[in-house]
Amino acid sequence: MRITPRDEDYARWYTDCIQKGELADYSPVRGCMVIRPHGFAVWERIREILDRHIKDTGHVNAYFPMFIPKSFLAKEAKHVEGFAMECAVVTHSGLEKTPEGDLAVCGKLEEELVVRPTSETIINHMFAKWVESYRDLPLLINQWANVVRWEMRTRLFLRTAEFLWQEGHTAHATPAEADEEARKMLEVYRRFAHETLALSVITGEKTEAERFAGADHTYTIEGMMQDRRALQAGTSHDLGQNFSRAFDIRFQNAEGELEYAWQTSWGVSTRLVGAVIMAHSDDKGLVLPPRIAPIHVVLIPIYRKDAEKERVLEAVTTIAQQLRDRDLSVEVDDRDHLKPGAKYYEWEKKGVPLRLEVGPRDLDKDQVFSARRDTGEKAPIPLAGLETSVTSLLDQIQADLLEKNRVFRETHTYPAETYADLRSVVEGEGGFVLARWCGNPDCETRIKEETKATIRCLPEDLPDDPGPCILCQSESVQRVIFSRAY
RNA sequence: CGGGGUGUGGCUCAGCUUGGCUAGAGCGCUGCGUUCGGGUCGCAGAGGUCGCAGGUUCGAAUCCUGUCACCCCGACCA
Repeated sequence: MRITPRDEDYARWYTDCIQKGELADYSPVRGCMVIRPHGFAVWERIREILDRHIKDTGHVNAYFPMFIPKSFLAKEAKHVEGFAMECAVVTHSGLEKTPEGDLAVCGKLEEELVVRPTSETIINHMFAKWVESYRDLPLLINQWANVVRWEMRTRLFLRTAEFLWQEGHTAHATPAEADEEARKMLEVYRRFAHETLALSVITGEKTEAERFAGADHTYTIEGMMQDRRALQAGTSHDLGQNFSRAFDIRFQNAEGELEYAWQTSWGVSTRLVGAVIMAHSDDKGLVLPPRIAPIHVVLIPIYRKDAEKERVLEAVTTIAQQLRDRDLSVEVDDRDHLKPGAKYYEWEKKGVPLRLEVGPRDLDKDQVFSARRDTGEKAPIPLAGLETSVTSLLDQIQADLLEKNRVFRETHTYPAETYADLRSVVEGEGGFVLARWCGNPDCETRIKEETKATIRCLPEDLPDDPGPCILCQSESVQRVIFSRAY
């Protein structure tokens, strides 16, 4: 029943929100979760909206197999190094009954198959067949799929052994075009995070140590959660020619010469659902931004006598229809065995942005009574023009959530001039630390080992600010963001 | 893999030290009634081979041995 408050145990609060909000449940398989209908509806809204943005930028969807020949993984050295240890591998094709009545594997495969941890290898194998001429480029493909990474330690939505995502894979004729593509998709992610998820993420480039296995450059969007830790919410990679060389993706250019293609890949996953929960929800449960809420408005009829019931239910039905005509998702909670208060608690746990109470007293005054999920603010709304009022109220909630998240991130972002300053933030209440870094991976590693803070990114749009490295004091050009992260 | 812990109705747990009535509680669930502007109340009811296997005993949730699973901390990690 009770949701553990955030200041008591943040990790418990997070899983309580998910389970009591009926987004997901643990499965019989370690590290894998069941996404329940309410949680899947959130993912579906994310998918619908982002899919539109991906298509609007010229990409098309396709589907590739989830099984990858083991030999493919070995073709790109850094890539295999990055993923080898967390691959699930299919070695057999069948089961047979043993004399003891158990089941034993049989039908050993000639070449073992890896369950995709990401699809660069198999997609680029196909790209090699499809790309012959510069006229075949750019090749702009996206797929919505599941992937498997056998993580040691998992958390609902944030890190699960199997997760759902979208992965874009592109091939281009020039390095400039590929880098432009990688940055363009990062911008698509940034806008999506801001406008749809109400997450005020920052953008920037990853350091070499934090880069995708096999990329030349990795760009990221990073959000700040309510415990002031960072969450990587999406990445976009400039792969250079690393995969095209490994998979022999060559094209003939206008001058008739053979060239390796320049590539990108980019993805966001069901982790976004976790980001939304961690960023917006409160001690009463989920708070979902209206744009991804499966239910925008819940209507609670209130009545005492049968005569009132008839009148109220009739009004509620009319109101629901008016709102649905404006493309709003409306739930009418006319369950008879629950008191209104019990219903309030339930829909608050599920994160419905707006609750409308409709009782005889309201109808006498030609109004309904509204309650915002995010602020708890309650106010009457006149029945006349209700659809417009509700729509703008939902827009207001969406905007307020983004603003709240932005202010929270900015108030917990601190410049640091000394290593002691950095440590006191990171090891204290947490947050983003803007500090100079010389570019030496040794400094980065030592800070990580000593403070558990990593460089989240080299932020974009930050003016050069020369000075001494926070650790080794040698000359550095700009500041980077340090933080503990999920 | 190292350290710690837990397995008992759907959920959270008590009972185990010191073996002994028909294995309990709260929540949830079902039915009837009552109630309905922030978690109503009453009555009746369903639901458990006490993780699994073996042993000790007249008798095991309880003691012993083995085994399996899960959780937490650490190592690991886009």
